[in-house]
Amino acid sequence: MKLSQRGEYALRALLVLGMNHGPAVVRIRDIAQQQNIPRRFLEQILNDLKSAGFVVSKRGVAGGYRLQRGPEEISLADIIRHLEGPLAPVGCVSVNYYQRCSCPDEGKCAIRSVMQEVRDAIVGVLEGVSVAHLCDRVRDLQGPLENPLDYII
Amino acid sequence: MKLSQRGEYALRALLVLGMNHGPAVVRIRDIAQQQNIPRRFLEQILNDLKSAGFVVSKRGVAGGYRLQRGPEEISLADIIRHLEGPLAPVGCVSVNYYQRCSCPDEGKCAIRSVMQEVRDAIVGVLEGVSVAHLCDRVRDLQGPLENPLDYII
DNA sequence: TATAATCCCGACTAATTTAGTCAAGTATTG
DNA sequence: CAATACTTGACTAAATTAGTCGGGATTATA
Repeated sequence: MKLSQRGEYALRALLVLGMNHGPAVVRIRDIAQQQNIPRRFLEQILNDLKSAGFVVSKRGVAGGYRLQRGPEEISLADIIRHLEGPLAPVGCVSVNYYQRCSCPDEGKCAIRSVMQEVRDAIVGVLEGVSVAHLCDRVRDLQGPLENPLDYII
Repeated sequence: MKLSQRGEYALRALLVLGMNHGPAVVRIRDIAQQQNIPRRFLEQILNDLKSAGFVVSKRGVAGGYRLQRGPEEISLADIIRHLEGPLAPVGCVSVNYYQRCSCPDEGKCAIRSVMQEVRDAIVGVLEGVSVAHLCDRVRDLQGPLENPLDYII
């Protein structure tokens, strides 16, 4: 699993939406400015996150985005799978995007058995962290002294 | 960490060399046939593994390749790092290929802290497995009944 | 109802990476 | 010397990545 720039931007954007979760929406422009993401690129990314059902949008003057589900219901594994495809390092150990490889017998492939372990290790971490957890970490890392309004991601 | 075709071929080739470790060399052609790897491509890959010091070659009629060090001294982490670059999903948590990312404060970046855990999980597996371990797995997976000469990878 | 703000959509591009191929050369053994 | 193998470097086609861009659709509000 390698996170592309696009993927990193998406996570950062979802984290902003998580931190501002509520009935109100957040503008693309604000997310882009705060996170230093190219605005046009972010539009594209949020559009994708929208059609995947992670966020909903509101158009027009007071428009913007918010999370569709609660932040505790969205795992990083889900997000990254949608953005980058398989979490597994090789297709033949991917559960969600399985693809046969060229070795003669998968059941007896030693490399595969190692990659299986790598996959499980990755998924173990990523399934266990939701956007809400991320938000908790932001608060923890910042410490209790700072102004919660200008949090840093 | 995503394993490219090239990377997978390299692992398979090294595993063959591990299984045949000894003073004798193995021909590219034999590795390519046994593992179903395009011969010309494998030439390129082995050349790379040679300049990286994983294997040594012998030219001429009875030429071929063998491992430079013992199979127990070569970890999958080393191999993959050389072939694919960082094991970490993002540059800012890579120990060997660190690269600063665009977030304002790495020390307080929640996403980074998760990716750190992912990296540690990946490295934990891959540092712990050597080519010799891979060979053991091949033998284990095959069971004791089969002919050790036509092992499958 | 006009208008400005905002999201929406699809096409486009440039740079990089990936997966190979190929030709001609060099060393070694029999 | 001839056949066999590795060596080197250039080349290519396709896919991916990281954006950019123009213009259209929607909506709050004055």
